[in-house]
Amino acid sequence: MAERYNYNNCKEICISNGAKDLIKVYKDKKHHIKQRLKEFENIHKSDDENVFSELCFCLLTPQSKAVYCGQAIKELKRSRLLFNGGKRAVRSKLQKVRFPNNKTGYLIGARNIFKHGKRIEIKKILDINDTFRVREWLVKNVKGLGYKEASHFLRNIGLGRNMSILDVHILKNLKRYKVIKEIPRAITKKTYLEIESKMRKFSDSLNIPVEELDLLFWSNQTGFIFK
DNA sequence: TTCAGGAGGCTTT
DNA sequence: AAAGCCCCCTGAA
Repeated sequence: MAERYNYNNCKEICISNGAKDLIKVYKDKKHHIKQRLKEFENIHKSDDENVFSELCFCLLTPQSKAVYCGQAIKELKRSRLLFNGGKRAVRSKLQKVRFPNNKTGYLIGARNIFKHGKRIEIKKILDINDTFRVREWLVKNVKGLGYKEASHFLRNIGLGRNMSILDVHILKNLKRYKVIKEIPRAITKKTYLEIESKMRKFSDSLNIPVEELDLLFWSNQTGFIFK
């Protein structure tokens, strides 16, 4: 009860009154949330370089400020270093991103997978009819991409239906609403899929799509919706 | 000036 | 499974 107010006063309301008011807050933000998701919806239909850039964004975000990651990707695209820059040049644009050395390696590793000749080709691996299998493929083949970030990527290009992006904010909310008892210290594949399944059931019971519940939790914690 | 915190994941033990 | 490592910038105290 002694929780601080955030930008929207949502935290307080949600804690004191449980899931009922989560639905109320949802109604307030529903339009905004749907609008935001709509912006992601068709990204997977844009060109390969754009889709690849989204993947790279998600390789940068762990433990970092998403805004700075966005700036870094924007600059790497503009300069085209993202598509053909060397290690040192790429690294020079990650000044504000956490763990820049590791992440430079992830970016170049991902590029090596998807660059054929002079072209980036990533869209052909996106099986729209089985996005969960695509996620498995990404986790297995793209170094630096775990379940959380693979889900984040698919959501950001409009293929994240029914997927959870289990970051600390979401996990805190899931605990708050007693969907999970505790926040696990390390999330294995097994626990990730279990928690994802529980979140799906919870969202079903509220009649709120998982992707929308994700953004709702996210905005409750941070006060805004980025990506 | 210190110090927590930011949409984790990989490697080693 | 658990601990160790990556390693940057910002804003509050």
